[in-house]
Amino acid sequence: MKDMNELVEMFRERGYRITPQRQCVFKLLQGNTSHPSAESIYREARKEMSSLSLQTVYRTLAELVSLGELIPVDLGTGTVRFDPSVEVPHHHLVCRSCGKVSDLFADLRPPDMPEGYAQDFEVSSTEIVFRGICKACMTDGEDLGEREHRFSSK
Amino acid sequence: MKDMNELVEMFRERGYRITPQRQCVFKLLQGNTSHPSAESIYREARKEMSSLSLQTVYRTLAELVSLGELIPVDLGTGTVRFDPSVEVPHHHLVCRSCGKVSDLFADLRPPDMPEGYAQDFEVSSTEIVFRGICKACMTDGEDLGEREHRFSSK
DNA sequence: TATCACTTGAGAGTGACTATCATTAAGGAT
DNA sequence: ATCCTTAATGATAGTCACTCTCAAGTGATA
Repeated sequence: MKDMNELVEMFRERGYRITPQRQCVFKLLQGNTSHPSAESIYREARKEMSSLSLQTVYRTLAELVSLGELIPVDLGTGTVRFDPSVEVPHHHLVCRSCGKVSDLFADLRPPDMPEGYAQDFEVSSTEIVFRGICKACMTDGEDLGEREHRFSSK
Repeated sequence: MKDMNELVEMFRERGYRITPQRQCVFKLLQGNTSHPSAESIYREARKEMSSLSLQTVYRTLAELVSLGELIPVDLGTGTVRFDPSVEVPHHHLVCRSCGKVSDLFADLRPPDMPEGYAQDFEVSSTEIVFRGICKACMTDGEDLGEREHRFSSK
């Protein structure tokens, strides 16, 4: 994700207005590696700008996604999370217990699709998802974070 | 997923009762490779048993999941889908346009986690997800099926 | 500093589950 | 075959994560 000034510039170029709400959301995403959900960005943002609406957070995130500055990741944890690391390709670790998503920066070259399938499906991206238990949940038997919901397989 | 008789046997062993509703859901899942959602199982089941409730479908699916006879797959298409192919490990193709999920049966050995990460995360499964456009959506520009929702990355 | 289209926030709406509970019905006992 | 117990079901309401609509507010250009 671009830095603050570049984002502002980018928005201006497209005729989008620079509002305090947008800047507030931009700021919270800069260098954020926690894979926040819209809701968690909202909670943080309200500490500085109590009038901000959740709706505006969703809208701003969607704008950044459509500009390619944010990647939405939906890994079955119940909410879409947002990843500002768009520059470096990477993969994700998902904790089955608390739902936390972590990055795995490594050049795990994903396998190519076998020939037989390639004719019927045009691949645009390949993701490798590691599911398991994170360190925090291994040590505490107790879960603290947001949990994985519904039909989680374990 | 086990066959009809084995499922009935398995349920009886655990003291679960064999109801027409459960049998109806079992039958619709046998050999089903369409990765149905609870809703689509419900729609099919109602054709034979119009009194069946959606609630019972969800319950029966959850039972099968907890017995390991069904794998819930949540690939960000807006609904959890269910995969009765629990015996053969495989991966999934997800169409960004219509949301359809297809199986890819191939021994794509997923890469191991790099050493550095392995201490902080205990991996229980690794999935490879190929996202792109399915044949049907390539030919018709028009989409017919259920679409991918919300913050789909494209 | 006036204008106006873009933004915002409030409130209602939607879809996919999930909880609660009175009624119904498996299936072993009689 | 009928009774009885208790699990299972269906109806209804509730929750959560978004999504829509629209009147009111406000950047940015003139």
